[in-house]
Amino acid sequence: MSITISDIARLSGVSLSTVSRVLNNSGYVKDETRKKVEEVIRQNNFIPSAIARNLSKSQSTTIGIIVPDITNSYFGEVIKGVSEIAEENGLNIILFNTDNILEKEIRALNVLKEQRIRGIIMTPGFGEEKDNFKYIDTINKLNIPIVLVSADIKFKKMSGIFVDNINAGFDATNLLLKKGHSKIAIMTGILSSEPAAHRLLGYKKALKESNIDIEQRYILSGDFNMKKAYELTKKLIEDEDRPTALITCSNRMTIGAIKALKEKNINIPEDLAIVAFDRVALLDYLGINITYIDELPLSLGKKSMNLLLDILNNNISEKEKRIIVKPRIIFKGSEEKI
Amino acid sequence: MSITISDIARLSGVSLSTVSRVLNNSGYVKDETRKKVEEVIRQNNFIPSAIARNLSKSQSTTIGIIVPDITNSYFGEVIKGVSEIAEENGLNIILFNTDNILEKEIRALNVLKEQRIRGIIMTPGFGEEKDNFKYIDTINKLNIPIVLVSADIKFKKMSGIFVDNINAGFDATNLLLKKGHSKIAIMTGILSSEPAAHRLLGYKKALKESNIDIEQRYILSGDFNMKKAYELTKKLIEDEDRPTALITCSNRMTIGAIKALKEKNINIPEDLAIVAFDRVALLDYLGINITYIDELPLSLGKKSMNLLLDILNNNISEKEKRIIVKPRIIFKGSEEKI
DNA sequence: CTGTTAGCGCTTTCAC
DNA sequence: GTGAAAGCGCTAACAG
Repeated sequence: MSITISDIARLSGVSLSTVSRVLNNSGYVKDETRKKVEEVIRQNNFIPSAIARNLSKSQSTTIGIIVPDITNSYFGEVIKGVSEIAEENGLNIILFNTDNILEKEIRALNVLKEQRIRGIIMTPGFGEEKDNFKYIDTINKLNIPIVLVSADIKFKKMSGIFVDNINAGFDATNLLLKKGHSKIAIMTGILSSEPAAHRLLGYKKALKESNIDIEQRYILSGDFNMKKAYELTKKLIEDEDRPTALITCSNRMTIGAIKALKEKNINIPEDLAIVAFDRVALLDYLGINITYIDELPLSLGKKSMNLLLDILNNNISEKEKRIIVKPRIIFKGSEEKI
Repeated sequence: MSITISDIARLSGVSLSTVSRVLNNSGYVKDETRKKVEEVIRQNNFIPSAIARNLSKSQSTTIGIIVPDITNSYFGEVIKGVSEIAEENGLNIILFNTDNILEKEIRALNVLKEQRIRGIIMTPGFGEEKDNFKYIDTINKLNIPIVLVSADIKFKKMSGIFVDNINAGFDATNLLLKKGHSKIAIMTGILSSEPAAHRLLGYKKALKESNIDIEQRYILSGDFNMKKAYELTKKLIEDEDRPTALITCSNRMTIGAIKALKEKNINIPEDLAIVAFDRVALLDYLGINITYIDELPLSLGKKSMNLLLDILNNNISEKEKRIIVKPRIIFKGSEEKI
């Protein structure tokens, strides 16, 4: 169907290997021969098959990337970062979007194995589920280098770029405590994901250190999305004894919370202080100033791809290389107690 | 290195072809034999190589997708739509992000050719550049089914899911005219992209039909992004004889414009009416009501993947199947003249 | 410098 | 039902 290397060989009057040499700039080829072959390649608009090359070399030029929600700009940034570094290194990206569904994540891993990709970069959605045998099993059997980004897996030590979410949760809470808040609520993401669980841990730790009782009704379990956050916030502020501060654990949850507050005419920070996780570009632009923990997802993406490259090139001495990034707090004033 | 089909054959005491039959559920295999082989496969955690299968069948199970900016949720939605349908049909996705850079787009096309993918779904960024020989040439020589999404290419009739941007631009402008506006500005995206060019055409058409002169200073050429939009808007509203209405041609540009307006205390729609393109989920949530043209990118993604499937399965009689989607206007009141 | 040859791991006739 | 063998398009010794 498609034109092949042997067609080119025939048309140029040379052998397969010579064409291969020209294609790969490897070994010696007489200048004249090279010119001739190149001309035939050009004329026939020949592009060699990566599939055949991969099979022959038992090595592909593709990596896999698995994210929970590609419509979330956070992961868009991560992917962009990965993609930039991958491209510089001649690697392609096979993308999987899991919608936070365990089965999709497992299937994605297996498909990537089938594709014999070089390595995988993923944000696991279920790293806290210690007893999920199928998940663990899939990862254990994969035998492909995996780099985790921004979320860890509890039951297995793996390489990755992580965010110090315990400390981030701790710092966020402490910031509010220092400002004089004591009734602080937190709205977490799905607790089967590591970031959500860790932020909550940090929150609890901070309260404990300040000898403040942890109130269950101040701990709201969201799902990282707007709608749930909106509903939870609405309920929260209808509470008689409502908190004076709220920590939201993802960009989308922040939006949902703000919607609820707007509707009820609750002012930030006068009526309710807020510290958020993740940047919401639009908020800055709209002059809604929310103090937030910035994880710099673009940079996380780049770092994870670089780490994967290091692993593939055997530049890593340890078995698992774990880089923990400390997110920074961007102060906008919404944490004040007024 | 990795375990292969012949290892499985040897371990099960059968031939390669029998293992292959088991793997593909093709041909007759005695139940007992099948069980035996399946057991060996399971025990060895064998996953066949898609690379080898692709080579052997001269057919891959991958498609390519090329977008200008993956961090924009518009394209996130498109990709999500594509991905859902692709997955249902056992197809994987190789992703390319071009940052609106021509060379990257061309390279992406060639890499996808090299990968012998089944088809390509892309949003071209340079469909208006009639004289760009290299671009045209690449596409012409590709010889892979391409489905365009949401942006067309002027110099070549291609299959795709398009948005009727001329009419959308026309309608947006007319809406404002009907409300009594006559000084209407438009902020377009990069004019080398078809949607930007077409929306501008629609705008001009509407003004002409209403016998209103087209003022060059009311036509602002942006780049689809916030920063430029912010600057352009700032300049626009400093104008002595400033317009009473503005059309913004992308979600990000809308944000940029709103930032500028906020800063200058210009109210919407009292001081400046706005009609935008694309939904900005956050605006709705924040109670900032902007009338917008909704293209439903998730649906565009699904439709484009379905179209590609139809093409691949020869369900299409025409050489080029072009589906034109009429976007809907979501009225929020920001178009009023008060 | 160039050609021959043996794979890479799988599918697919064609025999038996 | 099952196996042998050719082939998918390329790479990489090896020989010359």
